[in-house]
Amino acid sequence: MSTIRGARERARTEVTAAIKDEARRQLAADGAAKLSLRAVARELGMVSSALYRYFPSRDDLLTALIVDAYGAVGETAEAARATPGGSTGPHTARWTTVACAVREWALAHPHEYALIYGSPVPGYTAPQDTIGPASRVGLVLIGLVRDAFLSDGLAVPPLAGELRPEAERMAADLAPDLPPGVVAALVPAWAQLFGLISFEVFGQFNRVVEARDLLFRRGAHDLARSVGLLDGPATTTTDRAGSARR
Amino acid sequence: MSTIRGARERARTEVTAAIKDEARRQLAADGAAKLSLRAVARELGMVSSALYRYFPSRDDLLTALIVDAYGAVGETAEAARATPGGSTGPHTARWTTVACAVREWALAHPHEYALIYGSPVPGYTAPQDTIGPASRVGLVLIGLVRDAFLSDGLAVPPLAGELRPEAERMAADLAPDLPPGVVAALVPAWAQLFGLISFEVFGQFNRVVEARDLLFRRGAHDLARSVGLLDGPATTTTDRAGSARR
DNA sequence: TGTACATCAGTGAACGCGCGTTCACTGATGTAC
DNA sequence: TGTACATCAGTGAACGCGCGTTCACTGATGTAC
Repeated sequence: MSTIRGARERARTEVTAAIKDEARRQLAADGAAKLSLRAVARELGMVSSALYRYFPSRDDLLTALIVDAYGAVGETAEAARATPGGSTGPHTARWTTVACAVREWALAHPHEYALIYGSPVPGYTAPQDTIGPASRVGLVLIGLVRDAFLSDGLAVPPLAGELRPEAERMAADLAPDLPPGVVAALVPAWAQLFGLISFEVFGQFNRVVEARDLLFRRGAHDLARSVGLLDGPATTTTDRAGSARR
Repeated sequence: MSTIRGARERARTEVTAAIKDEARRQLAADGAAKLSLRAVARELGMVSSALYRYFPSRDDLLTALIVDAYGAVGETAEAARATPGGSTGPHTARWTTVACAVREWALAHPHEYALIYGSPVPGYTAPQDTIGPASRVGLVLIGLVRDAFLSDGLAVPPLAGELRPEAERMAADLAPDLPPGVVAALVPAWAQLFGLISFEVFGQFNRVVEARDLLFRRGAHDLARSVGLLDGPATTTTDRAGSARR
């Protein structure tokens, strides 16, 4: 019976996927604001009301695309992390590998990127379903830092006194096993990393930056340093520890 | 005759301003995608076709709003720069003063901020008119750094060899009087600064960061350091120069 | 294995909406002599 | 100063469009006995 019911369910899964694929295609072509159920249905050779068997409203389709986009960029980051460049060698280089992968995904999927890291879609409020997938890239960055911390490849950044309570709160939430100073440096670095990507994807670098790869690598590397990751093998930890440890 | 013709022109100026004000109001309420000529006209008690005496199309109205938004944030930055906090004291503190002013403008005008630093509006391509106003905040940052450089308050960041040609090109374009190493550090810092602001304005810090003021100040300060600005009075330049000068 | 019934994907027509833009017009404001 | 004319802001009706969503329906697929 599971195989027979499976037939109907498999069809359902396939059509759902086809709808999302076509929606993603239109998103890539025209942006989220122009995404229309009718156009998607038209392109699939269905009548527009048929889509309501799959998504109760346009907003639910949008939500699915948002979740998928977070999933795609999260998976990209995780895959890069599993690569030799993301899991061996100097910790700053691992960070940069992951950062570059995220950047390349963003450049390859600018509208999906805009959907999740650009201006919120007007009138649309992200439901609970998105908050899990939204954190995957952040978790990868935390993982990188944790690895460095455990293998003595991290110089814990100093933590100003006034920031301590917030740092401890964030650390308790995000990474209880890491020193608060690291978390307080990591969160801004995370935002700044996406600042570099957004400026490039959204065109702010037009007529300003040409060698964007190089400049991004430099920016990403500096961010890695700012969270305390070390360039060399673990044994050279003392190089920077003097000035960076509290 | 200039006073008589002036009457008609003054009326024109006033109505144009009223249209932009109302459009800005609707932008703030619903976002750029929902901005509609008809709604603006309705709210002003005009018929929608009357707006075509003032703006040849909806896109032209949008462009005017974009130019105004760049103008507003640029003016905010320039005003902060002219403040005691922006023009005296340690150079890192001046930078932070300007950065905080920009952030506050963004938080007070999230939709206008999204219009210029968020996802590009679909189907809309920014015309030439926007590129001048778009650079005002950047020019303020360059001015801050130039001041520090001239008063010996700047430790020129090291410049990796592969980045040199691009750094020199950017320096020639943006600030021929500054060392390329500074410009190569300033451009990413500029992007990263807006990364911090965007993550806050666009809601990425929801459920993650609470003490956003503090974290922003810390991030902005670190960025100031990353472009070479010094914390102390000019005489302590040697503190950091050893590790930071090429 | 065969039949009666339930489920559910997809249809087609319709509702009501708001939009950007055009166009011929009216009437007030300004200009030239 | 007065008059004939030009300019131009604003009107009102209309065009054509695409949208999200609802609803009663058909017919194929699956289920229970």
